Amino acid sequence: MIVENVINEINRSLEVVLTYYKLNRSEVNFEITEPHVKDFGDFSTNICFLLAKKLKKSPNEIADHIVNTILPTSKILINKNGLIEAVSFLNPGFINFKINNKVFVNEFFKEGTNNPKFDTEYKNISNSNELILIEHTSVNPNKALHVGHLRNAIIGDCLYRILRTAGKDVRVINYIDDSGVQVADIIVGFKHAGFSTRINDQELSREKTKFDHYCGNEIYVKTNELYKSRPDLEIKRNTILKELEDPESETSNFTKTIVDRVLKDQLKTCWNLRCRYDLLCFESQIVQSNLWNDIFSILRDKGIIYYEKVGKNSGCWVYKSTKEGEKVLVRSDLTLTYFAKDIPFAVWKLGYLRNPFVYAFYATQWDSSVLYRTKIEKNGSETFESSSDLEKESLIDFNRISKVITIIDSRQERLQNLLVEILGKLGMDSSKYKYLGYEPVILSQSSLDSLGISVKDKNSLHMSGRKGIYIEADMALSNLEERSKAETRNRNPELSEEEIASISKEISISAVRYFFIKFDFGKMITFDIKESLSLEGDTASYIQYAYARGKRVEDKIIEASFLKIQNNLENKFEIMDFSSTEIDLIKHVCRYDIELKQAANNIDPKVLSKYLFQLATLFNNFYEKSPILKEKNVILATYRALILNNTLEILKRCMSIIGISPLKRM
RNA sequence: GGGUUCAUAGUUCAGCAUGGAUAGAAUGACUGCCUGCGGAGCAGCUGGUCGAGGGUUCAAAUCCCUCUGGACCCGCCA
Repeated sequence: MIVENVINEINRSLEVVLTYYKLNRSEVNFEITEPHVKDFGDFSTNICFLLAKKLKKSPNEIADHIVNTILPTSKILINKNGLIEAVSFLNPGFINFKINNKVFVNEFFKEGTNNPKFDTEYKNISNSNELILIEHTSVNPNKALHVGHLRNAIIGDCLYRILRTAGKDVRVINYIDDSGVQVADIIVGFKHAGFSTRINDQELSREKTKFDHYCGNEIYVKTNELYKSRPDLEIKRNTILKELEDPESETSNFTKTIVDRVLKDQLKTCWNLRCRYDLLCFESQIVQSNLWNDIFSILRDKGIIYYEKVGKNSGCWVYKSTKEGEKVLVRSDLTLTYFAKDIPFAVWKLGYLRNPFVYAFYATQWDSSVLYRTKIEKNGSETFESSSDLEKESLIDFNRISKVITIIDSRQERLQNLLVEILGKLGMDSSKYKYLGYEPVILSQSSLDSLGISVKDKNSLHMSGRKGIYIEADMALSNLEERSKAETRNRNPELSEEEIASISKEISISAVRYFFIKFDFGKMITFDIKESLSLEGDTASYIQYAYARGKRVEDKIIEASFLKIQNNLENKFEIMDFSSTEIDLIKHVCRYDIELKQAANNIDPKVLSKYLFQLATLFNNFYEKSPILKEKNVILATYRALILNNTLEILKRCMSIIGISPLKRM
């Protein structure tokens, strides 16, 4: 809050300056930024460059005038108790503001990070009249998650945590495509290619694998290979797809049990990484809900789609986009394309038309929240099976939907563009629909080597579930866990194996989460099992280590009754001279709310991960240069202990938003 | 062919939305620092014509155009 106060103060002053020139903010939209050279000051403004044109003077002249004439005479900025200590200007015409560190630090100690004022804005979630829906993960339930899926799930989960912490009401949806070709492929494998379904979970765990891995590695990949030599299987697949349209068919029931087993295993992986969801949406139920029929008639009646009579799309219902060309929605055999099925789901998420679902209990998650699944409403209360089931609008209040965020591989951006176009033409506020596209995760040469795949003329390769080119999420995580176990054991020989295992688990989860959010969405990630999951440098471990060291000091302070913090400190702030290390750390701690807001506004977790890493760096600096237990000056030591407390608090908050475990030992 | 997107230090990346002063990290290499509040750390050193060219501007890594190179999309697949 303090940093924001300073910015507001500068803002006000500059607006007063503008009135001196008989101008206002809308005419001169100046900015207040932080100069990258520390000596210039804490904040600076470009106002003189903007005024130069209007006043026909050089920026330097104007800066001189503002700093030496307007500001001193109007007495608006610099006063003895204010947070701004000095204003100066520098070629080519920046005005720089320097914070009065003593006043600032004084404010910091008074306010602290535990003061509710620190994030008052973020408290009234339940009163919010806005609701944000995030869809993420959405992996086809025919295989285990690979590291590419992790990028999706972790971005989504971090966004959920960021928006929640920033005071937004958020629900998370996981879309389960249980009636598509990919699921049909493994059903073909089970029913017609002789693969066994009888392997039960005990047998699987004896083989150190899970049902989702079994389906992905054995059934999905091998069935796809069989299609080459056995075209009859492809015909069987089409039959299965048809049969899946009838929810009461034997095939549907069989598929349901398979999908459920895979899904439960996929969720184990997601939960293991501390992702959580509110609702599972099954595609089969969107289809059964007949939402498509409602939308189809609107699309047809409004002339948004048309029936093609000639040419390659003859016999199909087609949407024609001016920008993106034509897209078939209904095939000539009357089945829907993948794209068409996406429309009712998007429309449902935006809260238009009716809501055909009630929500049934599915599972209790790692954070003890309940995960629900969609269930078609038939005739009121008869659909309820248990007391845990929820009423229609109690999980998602569609009247409050303000934004729908879909996290999706950027290869699907074109279709998402089309979707947004159609939503607009249907008369919906398509600006509420945001798809967040991220570039895929690809495999490095050494990752490919470890899979025994060799590719000519390339040093990386896209993953493919169908071709068996991927690194499984569970594998990557357990690999990292083994490495951190060795490291933890080495550093803490006195700990029991259980403790080492639990610590290593937290370290590896944190490392994976941090790794997948620190890149820009627009950058491909080349995944390398060794280099990507490092434990040194710009990693979660670095941050955890900083926290653990700090926590250790804090514990020792308490154990030794070393200091009675907060006693006898009133009004002594002025006499202390804090080092630049300490002041830099305090200032950074005070930026927490600004950074959180920015991460929320930009819908970008990377903002927060950068902030957190820098915070840990400044803390490590402080740790080296400002000893507490060894400091002989008791007052100074007490202040440092306060800085420590506050920093640890913000570190912890920030870490929990990204999903990095604050460990006391590691 | 049409479109989207990326290109910044040896390597992996921030910074680009909203132009601003001397372009930042991490890693690698090299040098110091543990009987010290935990060395998964700290300090130092090395490393850049911001892919190329043009334009707009007082000012361009950032905005616009062209080109080069990579990735992706353009299906009655999902």
